Amino acid sequence: MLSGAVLDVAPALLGMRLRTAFGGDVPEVVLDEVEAYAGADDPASHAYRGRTPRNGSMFGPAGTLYVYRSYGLHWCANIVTGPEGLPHAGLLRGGRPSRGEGIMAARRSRTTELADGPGKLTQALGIDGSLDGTSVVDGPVRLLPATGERGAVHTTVRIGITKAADLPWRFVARR
DNA sequence: ACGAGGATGCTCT
DNA sequence: GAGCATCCTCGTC
Repeated sequence: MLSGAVLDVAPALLGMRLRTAFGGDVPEVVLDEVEAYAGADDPASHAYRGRTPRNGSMFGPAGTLYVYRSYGLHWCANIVTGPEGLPHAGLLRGGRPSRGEGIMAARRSRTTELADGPGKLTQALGIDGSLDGTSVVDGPVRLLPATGERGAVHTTVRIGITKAADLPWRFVARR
């Protein structure tokens, strides 16, 4: 379910839940925006030019979390789609709060727009660089099956990149 | 509603 | 030393 071609797995993440559990708080979002990044085949990927100290976790097995710092301030999280050695991953760009809104609002210092962006999602869930390389199958950040119906999946170009900016590899299920 | 600009730090050339 | 897989605030219309 988690492993497979990144262009299949990335949209399949929509509707699934992402949950963290530290310090008694258990915030959770339903993923509604994901982008695909295809390693050496994708000029926009952090792994386009091979393995570096930063992107090493992308070479792990499917279900590995790749967390990096963005613009010096924010954290962004990806789920690796594998197989091991192939640095393909889905960037988690947004989710709808489904549990633990209180702690998310506290972390975000606001009550709306809690997780509708890649940096907002990690901030709301408390995901930072210390979780890079952990597993979403049995680690502190868990990917759980979808519960309800998922809306139609909309496909667009990816956001905020300059290279390979024409590829329609962004998937949204937001109403 | 929309756009401009600033904050901020790490990675790789 | 340039270039970011971003977010927020404040200005204008």
